[in-house]
Amino acid sequence: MQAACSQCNLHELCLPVGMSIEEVERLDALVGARRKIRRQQPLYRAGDAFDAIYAIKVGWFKTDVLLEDGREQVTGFQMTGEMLGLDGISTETHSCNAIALEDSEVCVIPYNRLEELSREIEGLQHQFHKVMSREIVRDHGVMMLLGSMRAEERLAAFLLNLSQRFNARGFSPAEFHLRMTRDEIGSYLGLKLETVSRAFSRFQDEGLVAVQQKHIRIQDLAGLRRLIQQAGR
Amino acid sequence: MQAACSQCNLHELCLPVGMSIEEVERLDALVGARRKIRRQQPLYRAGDAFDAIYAIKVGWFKTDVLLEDGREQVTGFQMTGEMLGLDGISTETHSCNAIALEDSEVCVIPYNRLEELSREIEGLQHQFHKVMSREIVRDHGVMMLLGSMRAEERLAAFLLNLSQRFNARGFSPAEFHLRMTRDEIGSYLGLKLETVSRAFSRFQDEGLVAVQQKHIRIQDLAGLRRLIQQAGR
DNA sequence: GGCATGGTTTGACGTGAGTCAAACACCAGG
DNA sequence: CCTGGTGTTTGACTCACGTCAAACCATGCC
Repeated sequence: MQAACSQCNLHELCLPVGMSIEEVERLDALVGARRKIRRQQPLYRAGDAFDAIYAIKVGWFKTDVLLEDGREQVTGFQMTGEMLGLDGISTETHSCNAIALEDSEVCVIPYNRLEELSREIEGLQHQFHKVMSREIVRDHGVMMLLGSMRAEERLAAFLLNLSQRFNARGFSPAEFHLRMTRDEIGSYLGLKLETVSRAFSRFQDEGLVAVQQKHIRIQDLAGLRRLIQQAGR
Repeated sequence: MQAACSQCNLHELCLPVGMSIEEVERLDALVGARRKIRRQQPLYRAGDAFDAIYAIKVGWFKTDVLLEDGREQVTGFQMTGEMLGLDGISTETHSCNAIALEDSEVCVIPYNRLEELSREIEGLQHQFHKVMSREIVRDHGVMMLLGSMRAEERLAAFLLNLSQRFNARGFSPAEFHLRMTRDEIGSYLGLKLETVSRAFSRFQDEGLVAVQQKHIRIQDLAGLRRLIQQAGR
């Protein structure tokens, strides 16, 4: 199963942003194969040797870090068009686990060949740097969440973030399915699953969001936004 | 005041890692000038146009993100040999503030020229990618801190991290001066300054650390490490 | 169709960290 | 040497979120 960026409808989000047609065709040659990952299976694990980064073609992943005593911290949820594996560049070993939240498919981008090609194609180099920088900025946002916001603010920010990402992919920004459990959301937001559940119930009561298990319908986007602006602890 | 990587004793930490002497000399030409920043002054602010990244030659910085309502989240403390400004690449606008914690000096690395040169020098490209990736991995560690650890564990991890970074620069890993206030530490760790202060006092009582204002002497490194391994909330 | 199973919701209660407030320590400047 | 300002410590009290436990609800398998 051969990947082909030039045929892929994720142009606008993925690595080929800003590249010419000819350049994207050179990228095709580089992006070796696609790989299918079944739900709950790892794409890579902390400690694995690093040799490629991955672009999500279909599906959802979570990345997490485990402490020796078993505590898990989910560091991100990744969807179509987003990149995985950047953590491995620094030490040539992956530092987190990437687990599929549903049956998924990724494009495998051998890292040394990516470096090679991005020395030749300015647009590729630039876009790759942007992707890494975007990840850093995203992480700072999560720190803000974890360090300075209260439980309901965190959940509101989380929902707004998902909404915006669905929207960018042409899906409804107001209605979507969560692929992760309350526990995983809690881990990401630094909360217990019960607190996440209670916050959902509260949003429901206040008419901000209609929640039915994993199905979410945002009813008052502005209300959610307002929730975040207010002073916290 | 001209920078010169080839004369600089930060070889081992900074961008020139892994480059040949000739290559480092080419880097000299690129790294324009040094810039002095006085204590409490910004190197850049959120919203500033991005056109360069910075390597810290001497001094200390903090980076922070501000919410509209005035809440501050410190996203990092940077010391000699570390890089600032990577957040700006993604949108060509800085997304956080970088403030000097003491009178400091940075090397200014014009970004477009860095991209240019790193297309020519493989070692520079690779090292630059590593620096960005390392930042991502660091951020994941902070998320772990903020999301899954208790107050004392956070402070212990913070001290151990400083210790290790001082050590890497040839300073004592056991005795050092903090450049930041309790409030700034608290913001970074997602705690209030009072909580930070109490945790310091507790460490002192338990003989883990001798604290005298900003002067820190770590007396029981293993004890601090042990503190982190234990199950949290 | 019934019955595990894994995930979710809700309630009652406990606690770690936040809040508020006062006292204290360390400079820097006059 | 005193004085004002900024940062730190400590105590008493509060509260948001965690913990524990029970009930509930979808889903898939026998």
